[in-house]
Amino acid sequence: MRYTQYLLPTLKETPADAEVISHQLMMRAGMIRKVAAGIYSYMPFGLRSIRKMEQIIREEMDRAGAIECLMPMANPAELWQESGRWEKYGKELLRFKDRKETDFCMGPTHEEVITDIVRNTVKSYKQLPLNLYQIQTKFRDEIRPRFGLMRGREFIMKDAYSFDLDDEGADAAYSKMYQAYRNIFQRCGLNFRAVEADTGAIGGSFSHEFMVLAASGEDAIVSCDTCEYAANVEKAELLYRESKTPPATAELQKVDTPGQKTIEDVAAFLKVEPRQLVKTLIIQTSEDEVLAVLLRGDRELNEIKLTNLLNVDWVLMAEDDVVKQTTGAPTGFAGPIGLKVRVIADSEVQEMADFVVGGNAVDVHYLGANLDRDFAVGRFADIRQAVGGDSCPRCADGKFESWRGIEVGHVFKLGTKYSEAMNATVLDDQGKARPLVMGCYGIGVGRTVAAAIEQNHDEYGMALPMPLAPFQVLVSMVNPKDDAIREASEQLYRQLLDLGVEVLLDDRDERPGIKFKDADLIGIPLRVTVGSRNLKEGRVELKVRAGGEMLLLSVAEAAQVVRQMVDDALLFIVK
RNA sequence: CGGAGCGUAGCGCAGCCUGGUAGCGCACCUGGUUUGGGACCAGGGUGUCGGAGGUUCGAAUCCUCUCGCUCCGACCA
Repeated sequence: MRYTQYLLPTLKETPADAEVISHQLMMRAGMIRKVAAGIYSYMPFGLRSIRKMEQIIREEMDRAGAIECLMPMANPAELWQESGRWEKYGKELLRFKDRKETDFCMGPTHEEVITDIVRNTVKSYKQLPLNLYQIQTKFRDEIRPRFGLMRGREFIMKDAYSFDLDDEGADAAYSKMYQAYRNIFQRCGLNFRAVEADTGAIGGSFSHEFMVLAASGEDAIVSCDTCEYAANVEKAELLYRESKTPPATAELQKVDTPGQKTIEDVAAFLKVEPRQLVKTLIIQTSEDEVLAVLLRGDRELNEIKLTNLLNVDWVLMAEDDVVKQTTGAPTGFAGPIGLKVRVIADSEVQEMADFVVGGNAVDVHYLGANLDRDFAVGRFADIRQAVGGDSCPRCADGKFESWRGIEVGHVFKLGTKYSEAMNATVLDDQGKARPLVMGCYGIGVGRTVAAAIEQNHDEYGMALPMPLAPFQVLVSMVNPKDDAIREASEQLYRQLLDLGVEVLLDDRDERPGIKFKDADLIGIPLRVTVGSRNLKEGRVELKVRAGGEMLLLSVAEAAQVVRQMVDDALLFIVK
């Protein structure tokens, strides 16, 4: 491709509304343009990366035995009413009517449509296992789209659905997908973790999220430094240590703590560490219960763990007036001593003695509080948020490391939720109808490309890994008005095309500075510079965008060397 | 949806408080010089000042309503 015949509108300045690096760089490098909130056009240069991502997905899905199909964006309400999600999905589901006033929605995911297809076409266990996938544009009317392609309303997603006769089959399908996902993200050259995830509202049996590690990630994850265990902090289990409470050595002592409400305030005021405090959170549940939750002062409550423990729909921090009613004091002074409500403590609290707690009265705390002697705890459980440094629950001496992650993929064992709701059954070898056991598997295509940029950039621009880069090599003719330069560049360009290398020839009549700045910005992995400085000796300069290595090559050998380097870069990542 | 903020040229912004000719930088077009890290000279045009209503002799500026967008919280690929 010749630059002068291409559309690659680079921006010198960062658009004001782009917050994260990938969004900024994709805008500046002319990969995407915004059409409306969370809705983008893929410009030619960006689309090339998207297509490469799709192709990698396609190859690995096919290799794992999945079959590609394509379902419609417009879904009839009928199917969604059948699964019950027409009512449940909420405003994220973009609904509309056709000219006959029939209800439709834009598909945010396709369990309904695929289940409908399968129930109508698959009748026998002999047709199983089956795994169908598509790469398609989804629409979710997100409350708050942001970060460019990272969280759009309209976005390209690969979604796959597996159908099996029984749980064992479904588990096998799941692990195939798990492995396919590992291959996909590995081939993209991404640094990622597959983490155990909460199954949330869908309620399936298990689930993994694939997280690309990046500082801008919206999810917090932990991974063991010794074994394979990794999990979203929402889910991360903590080692339950059966431990004896140490003996009390201090007297319970009431102290004035005027105006000291937060853990930090109280700790500083009393000249103790936050870990010597026990904080008391007053919690309300969906079952209308009010209870107290105890955590070591420096720890955070994991609301999902608590929700699961209590087997309720939701929990939340109590409103100020409920706190006042329960403890007799305004928020900030709650403590377990003398409380009338149920008390649940994080297991870690069991190991504490002589700690500080709130006094259930304005400006009052207790020093030297102790379990049993001063108050009773109904139950100890793992209810706190995992953090870096915590012990791994799966191996003897591993410790957690903490990361920020971007969720690029999710594999989910669905079970029979949809097949039962929509009556999708097959006959087994006994001639008996059995509901299909399903799994679903998603990858955010644009989000993965964005995540790759988050992970591969520097102050000058992006440096996408070879497998995702829009072009493999940029040939930059420093001065197109110089005949020798032009001829050498054209020759090299043709040779590269003949060798099947994806090459962009910068044949613009621009000053070298502009060409080099643009080259760094758009970050094509290899750059060949043809300029008078080296051409005098019959040489061109080959520069690697990501590492910065540079070598001088003769004009004659350059194309072959580039071909080889491209192959190496693609192979290295496949391993 | 709750809170905060922004809409002025393709992009980045000033002007608004205190009403009176719509501006700056970049980009763009023409000509010339220049050609290894975002050049220089000369010339050029670019706008429903987000929209609607109101106040006023006069509104980008003041008032009301509206639409759009961005950021912070609960959802998710």
